[in-house]
Amino acid sequence: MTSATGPVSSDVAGAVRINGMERSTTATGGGSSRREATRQKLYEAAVTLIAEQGFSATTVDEIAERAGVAKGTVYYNFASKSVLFEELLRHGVGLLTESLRDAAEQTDLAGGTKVDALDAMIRAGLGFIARYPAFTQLYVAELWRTNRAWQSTLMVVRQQVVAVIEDVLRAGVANGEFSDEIDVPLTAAALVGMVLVAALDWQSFQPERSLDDVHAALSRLLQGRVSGSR
Amino acid sequence: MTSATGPVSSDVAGAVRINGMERSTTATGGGSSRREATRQKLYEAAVTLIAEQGFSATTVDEIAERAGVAKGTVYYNFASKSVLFEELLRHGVGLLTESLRDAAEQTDLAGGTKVDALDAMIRAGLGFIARYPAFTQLYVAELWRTNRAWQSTLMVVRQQVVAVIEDVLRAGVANGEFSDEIDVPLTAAALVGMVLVAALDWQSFQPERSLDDVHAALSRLLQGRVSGSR
DNA sequence: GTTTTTGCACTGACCAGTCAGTTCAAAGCG
DNA sequence: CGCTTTGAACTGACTGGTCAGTGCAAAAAC
Repeated sequence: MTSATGPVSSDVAGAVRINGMERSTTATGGGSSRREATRQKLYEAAVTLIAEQGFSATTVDEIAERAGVAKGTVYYNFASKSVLFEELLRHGVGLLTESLRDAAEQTDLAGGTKVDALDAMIRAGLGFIARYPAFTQLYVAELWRTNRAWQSTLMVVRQQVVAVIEDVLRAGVANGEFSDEIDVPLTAAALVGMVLVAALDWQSFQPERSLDDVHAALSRLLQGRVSGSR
Repeated sequence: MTSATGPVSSDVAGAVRINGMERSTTATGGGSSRREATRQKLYEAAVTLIAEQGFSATTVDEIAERAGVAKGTVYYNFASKSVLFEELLRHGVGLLTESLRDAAEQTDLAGGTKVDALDAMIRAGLGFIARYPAFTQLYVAELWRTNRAWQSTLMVVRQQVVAVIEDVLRAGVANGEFSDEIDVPLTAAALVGMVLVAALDWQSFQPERSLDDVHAALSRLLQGRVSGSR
């Protein structure tokens, strides 16, 4: 149905400092210059609009209006509409991979197996998607486009996500936990797809279900506990 | 723009078989075959352009030019750009579900299990994607869009695909082949995602690999033969 | 003689990007 | 202090261009 396009909270985590220029200034050390706040507002406005309508169908005027700034401000802060989009992509994927890597690392520290790590990453992935549904939508929609200006950004951003999973798979093969016959890149892609599509479906069609519930279903599928009745 | 090599020279005049539409023409009945051929050319032109650039970024002039047809002809055959797109979606999804259903049915007739049926559907899905990569790309990109004119078409078209898989899963649960604890809709969505993303990755980044190869990798993943070394 | 296609000019809306001018907040100064 | 200066940040009307969709007479196909 409506799917309510989730809130997309801010949380910049890590100052991006593009076009530096803070001159002498001092202050702001802890984080928020006026400019950074504006950029953040623009990200938030853009992510929901582009997720709903797509990049081309979203106008800069709309983005500016939703962010509560003038159109000129968009161009003061970003070189162009596509640059805004590219930086948005990088920003979001940064958050995602960080979250995935954290999950894997925590599992390691707790002495878990690689299967546990994979499971934790699925959970982290679901958590991310639940928190940033609009970004996820946009990511899926644009990821396989060809012939686009931001082609290279797309590649980087795809590889970043897949690589995190591939690392865990490879480690699992190395320590004998996984069959050495598995196809690491393909399996990683399949896992990403599984989580992505299941989560988008969850958000769109059964948003009342809990993360635990969805996680359990995917876990069961992953571990082959589907066949074999109980 | 149109005056390059002279208008109306259909290079494929004799054999319209590219999107496998000619099978269903007879069944659908009605409509002259000339008109049908024009519509087919427009579908083919539109599907690649939209897959590459997205719906909004693709112009009607481009579609007409690639199809080797005058712009007026587009509007003689379709009420609008969006209608053309919607019918394209329905058309493509029809082919996909038909192929999936066939696969499941064949397995049944051959006395296979539901696991076999699922496996056959994965293979059929991969085959479809290999044959119509552009359509698949477009499908993924538009499927989770909200706030769009063709919202309802999207719903129908999504449900059609998922339903085929859900049917098999439910049958498997009924005959005890699958655990009755599986979450049918979610598992179906996850399977779709797994195949979709793995296949798009295959097409984009390792196109030299064979379908059998990719199929084997997904089969292994599905049947939990990932963990458990050697 | 009917259906379909063509070619092309036209319109009205829409939109990315620009730029001359305005506001803001902090630093300098008496 | 309060006043002035400075430059970054922001504004919004404007421009040059694009594009979906129309209208129609004539040609082509059937």
